[in-house]
Amino acid sequence: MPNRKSSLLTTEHPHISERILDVAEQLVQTRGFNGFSYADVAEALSVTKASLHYHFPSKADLGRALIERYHTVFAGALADIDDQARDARGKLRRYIGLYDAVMRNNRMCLCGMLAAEFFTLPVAMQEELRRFFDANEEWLATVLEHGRRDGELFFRGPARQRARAVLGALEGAMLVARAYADGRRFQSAAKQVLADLSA
Amino acid sequence: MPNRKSSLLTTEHPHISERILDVAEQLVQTRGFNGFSYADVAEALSVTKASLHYHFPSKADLGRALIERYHTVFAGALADIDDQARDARGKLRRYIGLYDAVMRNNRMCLCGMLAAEFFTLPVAMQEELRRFFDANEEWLATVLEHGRRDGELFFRGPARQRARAVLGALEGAMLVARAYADGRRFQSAAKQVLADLSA
DNA sequence: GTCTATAGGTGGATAGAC
DNA sequence: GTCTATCCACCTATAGAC
Repeated sequence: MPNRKSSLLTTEHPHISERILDVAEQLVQTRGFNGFSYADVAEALSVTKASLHYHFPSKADLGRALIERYHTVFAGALADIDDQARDARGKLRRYIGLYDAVMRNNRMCLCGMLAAEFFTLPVAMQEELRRFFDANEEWLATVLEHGRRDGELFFRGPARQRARAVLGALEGAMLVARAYADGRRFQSAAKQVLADLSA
Repeated sequence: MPNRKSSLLTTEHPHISERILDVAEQLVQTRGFNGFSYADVAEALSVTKASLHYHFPSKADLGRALIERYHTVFAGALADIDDQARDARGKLRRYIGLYDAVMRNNRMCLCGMLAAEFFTLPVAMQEELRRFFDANEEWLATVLEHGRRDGELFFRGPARQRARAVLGALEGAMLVARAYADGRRFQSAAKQVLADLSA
């Protein structure tokens, strides 16, 4: 077992900064960046707000670190997928599984949530957010392109554009499913995304 | 000309309540329900916060009225589409046009935005939100079902599930496009949604 | 129906002791 | 690194004059 820390939803952490990020991440994913406060995090960890400011001086710092870590963990998960599956369909299924795991925890994708609040975010967070989406799209585009080349997947037009549509479809399915607290809504939509890539 | 008020982005209004809703709507669509305040609306209309509370006692009241009106206007737009287009593809194209018009104004769908903040919303708003999505899905499902029956559209499985996937794909495309302030990202994804409904 | 004034609370953030 | 104490800006909301 290489690193058991590669899950998108880690639970145990030794370092305090990581525990702060864990709580903040959960709060942003369920309530949004403008929907939580240092007081919320402090209470969950039984520390004072001042302590949090020691680790993350401003909320913008905290937010930026949040995206950065999320991006890193996500990139690790994508690398794991590349190791585990050779075929494009298998990779896509696992990719969808990442989103599904988030949904199962009654959360929204961190970056999807932040995309909604985009124009209220500090510039540093906006840039970090675009980096996340760019990396996602790039990975997806590569998988799609290879899948098409190998006769495994079927779609028209640039793989990059298709990748954007896939990413958007998954994010949107999560978004709407929130209003019904029903993971099956997401799963149903995700299946269709995959089916649409078949002949 | 039946009613020139049926646009999803009305600009001129005689009544004060409507003007409040116009400003609040724009603010929610760009900054989210937790990202704007009575002060923002008051400043935009050059009135005091107290005046706003006369028309909408609490922010929950304002939010509820916001969804209600949005739903009504949207339903009117769907009725107009049913009048203007007989074919399913034409209806879907116009439906997508509604979203595109929102995007062009650098906004997010009001209800998509609220879906992100769902768990922070007053219960009354949550219920109103579900009603909006339900109505959308129902209209879409009917269009899809008829389109398939007439050999115009091609897809597998229940029309209702397909409708949910379409709605999610459009909402998600808007969501991610925000981070790039690029309407073409949405348009590209929207075209693919339509193309996927062809054989 | 709009205003002034203000209440009562919470937001992010800092100073300085320990 | 964490605490207490505090600052000040902003929030939603209300009372009461006009």
